[in-house]
Amino acid sequence: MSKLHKTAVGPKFPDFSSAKTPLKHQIAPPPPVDVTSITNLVLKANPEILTQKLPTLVQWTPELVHTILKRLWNHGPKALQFFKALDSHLSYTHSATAFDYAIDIAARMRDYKTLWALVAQMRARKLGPGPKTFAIILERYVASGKADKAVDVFLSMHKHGCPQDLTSFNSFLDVLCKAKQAEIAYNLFKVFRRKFRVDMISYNILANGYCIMKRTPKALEILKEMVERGLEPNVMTYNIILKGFFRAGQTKEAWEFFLQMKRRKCEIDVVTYTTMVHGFGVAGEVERSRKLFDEMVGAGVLPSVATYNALIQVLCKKDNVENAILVFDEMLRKGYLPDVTTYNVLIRGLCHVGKMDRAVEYMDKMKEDECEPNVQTYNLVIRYYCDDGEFEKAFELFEKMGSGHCLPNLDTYNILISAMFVRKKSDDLVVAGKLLIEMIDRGFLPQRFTFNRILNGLLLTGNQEFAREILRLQSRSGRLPRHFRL
DNA sequence: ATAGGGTTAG
Repeated sequence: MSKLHKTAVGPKFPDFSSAKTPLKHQIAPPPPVDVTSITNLVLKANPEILTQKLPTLVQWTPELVHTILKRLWNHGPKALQFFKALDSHLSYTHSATAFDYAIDIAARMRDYKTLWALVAQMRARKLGPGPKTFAIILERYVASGKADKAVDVFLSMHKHGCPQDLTSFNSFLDVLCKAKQAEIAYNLFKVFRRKFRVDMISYNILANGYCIMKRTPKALEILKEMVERGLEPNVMTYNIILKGFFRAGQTKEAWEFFLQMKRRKCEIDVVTYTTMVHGFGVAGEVERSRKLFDEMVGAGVLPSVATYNALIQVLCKKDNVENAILVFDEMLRKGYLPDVTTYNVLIRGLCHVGKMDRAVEYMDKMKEDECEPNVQTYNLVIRYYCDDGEFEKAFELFEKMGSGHCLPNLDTYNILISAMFVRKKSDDLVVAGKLLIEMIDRGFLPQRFTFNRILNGLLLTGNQEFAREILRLQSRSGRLPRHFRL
């Protein structure tokens, strides 16, 4: 996410009302752009005001629009309002990328009507839809459990002006595999392997798909099939299988496979080592993990930030946070730049042993390192505060998110709502209900389970009136229990 | 904008 003038406080847009020369003769200086204040304006203002005010607010550029859309990622309805408000103005036309963002947001809200309307607009303006657009649409359909619909969409892409090719085919296979639909992917693969002239990448994607489902034997079959068809496996193929063994809990097989890779003089790279360090570590073999880490440098393979992250996580989980911090310091000394994952791993480790204050210290330290805490950072600290019964502190962080550059996501709401059940207090359940309403407002669709438990809680604590309101929301959202009648 | 490693829900 780009970092445009973060320091500005409050809107500071040039005021032309008292300008001596008429506006049209004046060369306007580029106004200072403050993403946070624009975002907050969008969050607060209603759609009509937005349509009036927004277009002339600043000099809009595609990059700025993308930045704002990303900021509003976790407030889908507002993001789309923003998109439409700008679109209604003649002096600005959205880029293809902005359309892709908007389509992604609509899809995430399962607003398929808006999604396809945007696709049609895109086409009318000759901006697409392109392969990227379809990658997004396919991923969202698969993610919401509509793999069959996704297959239909893929097969009809060309009718929207976007012909399928090997790349789009492979990326669809990958989407299916990552969503644990390797079987569907493989069936599709069998039908179209000749048409698209599948390659090594296709095979790697499928092997990985079966590994994700912990079906290493099937992944090995894919590997065999690949060789039979005259395609040579590469390091990525081997790394996929190696990771697969760890995923399936087959550490013995993983070790054997690693030795075999060495014996066959296959090029062993930093990913191989990171997989090994992580795999053995989380399996509880910390010594082996450390040894592999030390071994790699001797083997001429330099650790990456990801390798350090793996080791740090292992030490946090299976050893001692203090040792993890030693490695963190070492990594700094060697000139590595920790990333969000590094911090999140370490902060989680500290939270886990109850050192909340130090965790928060690291959270502040990230900001100094130009490594802004992300939703995951907030969510994990909020979760641990809740576990400790420190609800006030949890909500303090939650408020901070809402007011700034990191809006709460679905997980944040689920964490807080769950926490509102532990004290069995009537007030807490009302808070849970309010959180539920807010999350729906922001375009998230709570699970049936969430509705039901809040409803039950409210009824048990005598909040019948509020319960009725929640029930209305539930019926409108299509999340009523099966066979339920109002 | 096609494939592999590191965060996550017990």
